[in-house]
Amino acid sequence: MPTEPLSRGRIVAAAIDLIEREGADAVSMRRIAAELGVGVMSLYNHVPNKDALLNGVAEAVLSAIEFTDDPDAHWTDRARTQARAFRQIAHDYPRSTMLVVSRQLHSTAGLLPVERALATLRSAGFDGADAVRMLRMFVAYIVGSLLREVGVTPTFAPVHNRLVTAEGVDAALFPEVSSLAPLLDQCDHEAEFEFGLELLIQAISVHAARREGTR
Amino acid sequence: MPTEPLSRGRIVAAAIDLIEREGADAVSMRRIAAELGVGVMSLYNHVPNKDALLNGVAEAVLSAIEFTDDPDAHWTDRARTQARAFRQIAHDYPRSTMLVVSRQLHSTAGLLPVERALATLRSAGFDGADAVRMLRMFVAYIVGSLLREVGVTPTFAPVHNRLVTAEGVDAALFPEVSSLAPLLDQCDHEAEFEFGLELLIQAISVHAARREGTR
DNA sequence: AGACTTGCACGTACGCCGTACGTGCGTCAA
DNA sequence: TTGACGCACGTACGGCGTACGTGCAAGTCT
Repeated sequence: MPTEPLSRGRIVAAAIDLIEREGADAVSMRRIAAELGVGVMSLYNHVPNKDALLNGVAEAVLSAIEFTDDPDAHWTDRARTQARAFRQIAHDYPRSTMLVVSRQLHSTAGLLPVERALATLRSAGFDGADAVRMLRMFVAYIVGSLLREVGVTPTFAPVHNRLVTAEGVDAALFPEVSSLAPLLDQCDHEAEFEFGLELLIQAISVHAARREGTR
Repeated sequence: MPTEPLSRGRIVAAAIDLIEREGADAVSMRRIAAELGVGVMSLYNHVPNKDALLNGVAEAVLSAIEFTDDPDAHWTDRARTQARAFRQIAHDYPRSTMLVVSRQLHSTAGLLPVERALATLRSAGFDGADAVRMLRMFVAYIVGSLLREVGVTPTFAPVHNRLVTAEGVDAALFPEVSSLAPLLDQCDHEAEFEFGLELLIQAISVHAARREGTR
């Protein structure tokens, strides 16, 4: 059996697989090579170094997301669709999400979502400067939300291991936290995301309307 | 000269110093020990392992932030003050910021800002569930903003190394990106942060007002 | 005072890591 | 046929986190 020849694509795919199965910490050149049944140094014939490989992973994940966009829809719906497409990353590649958001990709894969978002915001009537501002705000919110969802950033579970409410200490120092503990340690990520998304869209709608009015 | 005895505090301080001087990648137990002029294994008499040490760094940075809070001020001002205090981290400890936001701290240092934020939101009239929602939205926005500011997440500089606008390729594929390039690769972090912050506060103000009205 | 415990600095060693470098084999061009 | 080239691979180096053992100083108990 002529085992399929090694290639950048196969290496990246193996890396993604490994990350999703065992987490980003499990990724090492040796481990990936073993996964593919090849020698470690063979990888370097297709990838210059580990960092470039991880960029490849980020690009591949980003490219796998379907950024459908209907230019005729109302801009609010386009914004919702694009934001949700991005959030899809957290669902489909949860353990790779951190990698995707923390590497700036100057490639086509990285620029395409930016292009789409800017086009949408321009269609909403924002001038260039405002479109960029809005984009940055959305991105900040989305990135922050994804990191919470994949567990990088806290959901705010105030140590649900006993004694937090049992001991009086905590309740005295942190009355709000301890009384809201049940709400804090459960989190419907989709609902939270949608809630903030709607709030943002509504907020910039009125921003747009006021701008329109004073013109 | 009786060199000051080793302690958890001195180790954490040395780690923070090292991170801010040379970046998070430069941090190793060996490096920190060298910085302190002690043997590597001596560190383990005061810190169980590297992970715990990094948690200590996150806690220390968080504790260094002054979360002043005037309970009598209008809740919108309190929210602004608290958000800005958090952003201060990106100014004072830029290279440690990622560490702070990516580790959930169940200690006093970690819970205090949460407690303050919840108290503020409750004072704005939100019930528990809404306060938690609002908190999560703010945190997502703030975390996303800080990561952009410290360069973890992209500002969206579309490769200002030549050819992006010189070659026709890019301009054809990404008309918005290339035409807005000058705006995309400069970013006044403070202005951007304040812009989004005001938008959020305004948005949840109307949210609160509507809730009040329908009661 | 002497014996004993305890705390802490430190050296050595093991198994990981990324990757520089050299070697050998298969294929294709001249 | 011969040469060059692409690519898989082994070896080796320096750095990492940390388990483990050793030795010394200070404190405690009899």
